[in-house]
Amino acid sequence: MAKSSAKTDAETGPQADAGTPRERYRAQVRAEIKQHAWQQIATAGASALSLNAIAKQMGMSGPALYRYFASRDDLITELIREAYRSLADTLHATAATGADLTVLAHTLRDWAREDPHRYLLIYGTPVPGYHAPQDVTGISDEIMKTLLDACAASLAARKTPPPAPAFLAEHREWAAGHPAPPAALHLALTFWTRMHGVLSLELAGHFAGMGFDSALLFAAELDALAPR
Amino acid sequence: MAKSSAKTDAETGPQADAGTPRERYRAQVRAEIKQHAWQQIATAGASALSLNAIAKQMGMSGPALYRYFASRDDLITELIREAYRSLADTLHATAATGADLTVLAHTLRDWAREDPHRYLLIYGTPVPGYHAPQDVTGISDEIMKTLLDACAASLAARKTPPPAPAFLAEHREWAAGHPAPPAALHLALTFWTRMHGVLSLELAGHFAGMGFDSALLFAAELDALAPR
DNA sequence: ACAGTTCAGTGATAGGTTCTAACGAAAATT
DNA sequence: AATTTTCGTTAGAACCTATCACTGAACTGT
Repeated sequence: MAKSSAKTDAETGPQADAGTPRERYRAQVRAEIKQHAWQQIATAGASALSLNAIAKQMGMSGPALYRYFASRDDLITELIREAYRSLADTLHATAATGADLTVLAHTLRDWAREDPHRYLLIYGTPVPGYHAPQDVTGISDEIMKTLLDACAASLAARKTPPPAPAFLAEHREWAAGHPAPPAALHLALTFWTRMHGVLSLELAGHFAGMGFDSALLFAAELDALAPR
Repeated sequence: MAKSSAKTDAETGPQADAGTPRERYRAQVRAEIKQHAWQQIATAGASALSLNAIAKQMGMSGPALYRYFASRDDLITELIREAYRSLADTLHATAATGADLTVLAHTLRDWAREDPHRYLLIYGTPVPGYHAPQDVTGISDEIMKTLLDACAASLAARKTPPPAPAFLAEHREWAAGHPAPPAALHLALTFWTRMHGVLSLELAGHFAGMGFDSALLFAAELDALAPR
């Protein structure tokens, strides 16, 4: 697939396309670092991610990693980008099969439960001083777009569509170029917030000890949102 | 040697105010530490809380704080306890005036927006290895109880109560001693998850740049939940 | 083929964090 | 007044991120 960003800027040469051995090695080490980072995040959370520990696991000394990532924040940004990319691709692949909102929701839930820290990395408590770069918000827009498509399709298939919301007729800088009616915007927003509401509390462990099946609550919320 | 400590431990009752001068001094320093901690959390988030920085702000050196809090986690636990306590009291005070679910929801939203990091501290991404002590989960149960009361009252006042959910009839270890019908349990859960869904995404800044008023989305969700 | 350049990885170092340990001084108790 | 308790200090261990100067290997141009 997208082999690399070799052709992007600096390297002006035909051999940059094929990838020099150096570039391939570099990409491999970067991937290995990210792999260890994910493993560390999955066990101890994003806040406990340590460049030093990763370097030690890989058998090299700490400062070596700075050849591959400018800073710890830079690595985390890359992981966030990967997480967004994975979610966008997963949802897009599911939506491409003509799936309705229900299976899209379960795809989201499965993706989140597959690696809770990955979900919380992008939708959980943000790092205070952190600002996502442009391309990351671009992927986020991608996700909203596939969600909007699914919502528009879901509304079109209903005999009794819900009443149009009042507050979304104006002001819709998001989805600016999207031909979705206000009702679809509202459905997408409520879908997002309600699914996230259940998911985030579930993944954060706030349902622990309450003795009910969060999958059933998720399903109930979904049913209220997209009745069949 | 244990004579005075026995009194200190046991006497956390009504006259905790009037202790020995030592105890009052100790309590005051503890409060001052927590105050600085809150200020620091409000500006930089909980993950950036630094005992050293607090000590420097108070004009004393780092290790001195360990006379008042056993560890950084211990301080954070105390802040979590305070946050839960504040939310429980705020909600309880509002509920005591006979307020309905709508104003209770706005009380919650106002409390959260008053100090976003405080809300995210208790409902945001949890620290991986952290386990809340017993009394903290007790306060959390208090919150659920007032919410349940309000939900039961809201249901009783409706002409057409929503259908009872299927999955909450059994399994309800939470609210074990609470005389609420399954419909109230379901309403409380959906209230919680939906309000948290909107609030957490809003506080985390995920609505930034979307150009709609999150207050209206909150109100719309609330209206769908507790129609008038 | 040799010289020059680029680059991965190293150790040393600076400054930050939490937290422990030992010590001096002040305050409360006996 | 003497003793004990407690507070705050400095010193230091074990981490962390991040920069710097340097070695040694690999690639590049002539």
